[in-house]
Amino acid sequence: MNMARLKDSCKACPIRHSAVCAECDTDELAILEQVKSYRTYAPGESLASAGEKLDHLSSLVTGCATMSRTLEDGRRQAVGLLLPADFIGRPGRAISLYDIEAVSEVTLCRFERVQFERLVRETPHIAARLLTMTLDELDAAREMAVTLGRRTAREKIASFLVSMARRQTAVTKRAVPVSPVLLHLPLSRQAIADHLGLTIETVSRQLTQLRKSGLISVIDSRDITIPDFESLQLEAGDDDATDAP
Amino acid sequence: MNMARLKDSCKACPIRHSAVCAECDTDELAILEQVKSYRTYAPGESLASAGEKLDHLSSLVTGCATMSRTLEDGRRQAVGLLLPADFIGRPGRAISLYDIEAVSEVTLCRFERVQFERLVRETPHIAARLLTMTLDELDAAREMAVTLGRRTAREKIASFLVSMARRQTAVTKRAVPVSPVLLHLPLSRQAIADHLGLTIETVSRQLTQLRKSGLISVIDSRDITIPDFESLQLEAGDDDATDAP
DNA sequence: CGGTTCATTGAGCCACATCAAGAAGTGTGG
DNA sequence: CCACACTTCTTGATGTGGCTCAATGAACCG
Repeated sequence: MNMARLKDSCKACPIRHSAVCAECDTDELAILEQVKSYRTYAPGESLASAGEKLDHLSSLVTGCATMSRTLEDGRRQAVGLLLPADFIGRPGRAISLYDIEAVSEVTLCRFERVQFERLVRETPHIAARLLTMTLDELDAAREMAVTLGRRTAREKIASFLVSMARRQTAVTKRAVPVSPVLLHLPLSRQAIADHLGLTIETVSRQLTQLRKSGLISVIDSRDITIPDFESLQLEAGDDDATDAP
Repeated sequence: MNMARLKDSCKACPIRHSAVCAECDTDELAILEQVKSYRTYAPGESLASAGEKLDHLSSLVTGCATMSRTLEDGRRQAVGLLLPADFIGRPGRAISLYDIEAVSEVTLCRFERVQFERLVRETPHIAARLLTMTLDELDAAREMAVTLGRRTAREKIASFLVSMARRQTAVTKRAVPVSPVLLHLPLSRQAIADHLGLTIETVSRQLTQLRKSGLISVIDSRDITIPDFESLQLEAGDDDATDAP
C-alpha cells in the first residue's frame, strides 16, 4: 500500500467515486483532504468494540472487515461485511453498537467525529451521499433478515456466494457477474457461519453439497468458481435486485 | 378518525414531533401542508407490493403495518413493523422491495414522490431528519438480524415483547417501561411468527412457556402483562440499548 | 347455532447443532 | 530438512429444537 500517494490526493483514491465523498466537488474534496487521516489495521485487529466509544468516522479504503455482535454466552452474529467504500460509524452516536474487526489488512480514511458531523451539516453533497449509502445498507440488512429468518442452510450459502459475487463485480464496474465466475472469499468458514447464523460444520457440508451438485467448484478453501451464475441464483431463492441503485 | 382536523393543520398532528417533519419550522410546515394528502387503509389492505411502483412516500400517522417479503414457495419474513411516525418508501427508488400491509386501520400522510424528493433536496431539516430515522431503522434491522440468526425461540419471543413494550412507552414519552407493564400486541400469532422466523405453533408454545415461568401473564390473545420487565429483558439475552437515540 | 377464523396443544420427524475424529495446510525450532 | 504444534477445514455419528401434521378449543358472527 503506497500511503504517501493516498495521502497526497483524493483524486488518486480508489474509492473516490463510490465512498461518502463520491458526490463532492473539487472544493469540498479540498476540505476533506485537510481533515482526513489514514490508518491501517492488521488482520484480526479491532476497529471498534460494542459499547465503546468510536471517535472517528471512516471510509474503508482497502481490505475487508466484519461488523458483529457477540452475546454473553459467545454466540456471534455478523450484521455486515465491510468492503472498500463502505462507511464505518454513525454520525450522532459516539458509542458503537457492534464489534468491527479487520478480516484482511484494512486501510481506513478517517475523520474526527465532531469535524465530520459538522461536514455533514454544512455539505449537502456529503449528507445526500450518506443518506443514499445508509438506505442501501438498510436494504442489505433487511435482505439479510429474510435470509436469516426463512432460508435453509443451502439457500443461505448460495445467496451468500451470489451476494459476494455481485459485490466483487460491483468493484470491477461490471453490472452483473458473467459465468463462469471466479470468486475469492475473504472470510473463513467461521466468519461465513457467523454471517449466516450457521455453524462452521454446516457451512462446510453445504459447500460440499453445492460442489457435488455441480453448482460450484472448489479451488481451495478461499476460492471457488461458479460455472453458471443463474443456477446458483435460483438455488438461493433469489428473486430480487438487492444491489440495484 | 377526525380527518378534517388532521387536514387542517400539521400543528394538531399526533406525529408532528417524531415523524420526518419533526425538525421543520413553521414555514417549512406550511409547504408540507400544501402538498400532503391523507389516506386511510382497512386492516389487511395492501399499502405497497414488492416489485411494484410506490409513487407516494408517506408517514404513518395512526395504526400499524408490517413490511415483509414472501418467497416463491410462500415462506414469509417480516423485515419491519411500522408504527406511528415511521416513514414508508425510499427516496430515489420507485419500486418497493417489500410488501407493506395494514395490520390495523392505518392513516398515512402522503407526499407525491417527485415533490417529496425535491423537498429532501431543498429542505435540510427534512433531509437531516430522514437520515436520522434511516440510521435508526438500520440499527433496528441489524438488531433483528442478531435475533433471527442467533437467538432461540424463547429468546426471540422475549425480545419481541421487550421491543414492543419499549416502542409502546416511546409513544407515551416515558423513557423506559415501568413494571408491571401492560402490553397490547397489534399483531396476530401468524404475524409475530413472520417477524421472528418461527411458526405460529412455536410462538404459541413459547408464550405459554413464558407464562408458566411467570415472566408474563396472558390476559387475552392480544394483551399481556409483564410483571417484571427486567426479568424479561434478561430472558431476551438483551444487552444493548437498541432504541437509544 | 353452524361456519369461520385464530389460538392452543400433542405426536412425530427432520434440518441443523453438537460432539468427535481425522485431514490438510502453515509456521517454528532444531 | 524433518518433527512438532497449531490452526482451519472436512467428514461422520448422534442429539435436539423447532417444524409439520393433526386435533381440539375459543371467540366471533351472520
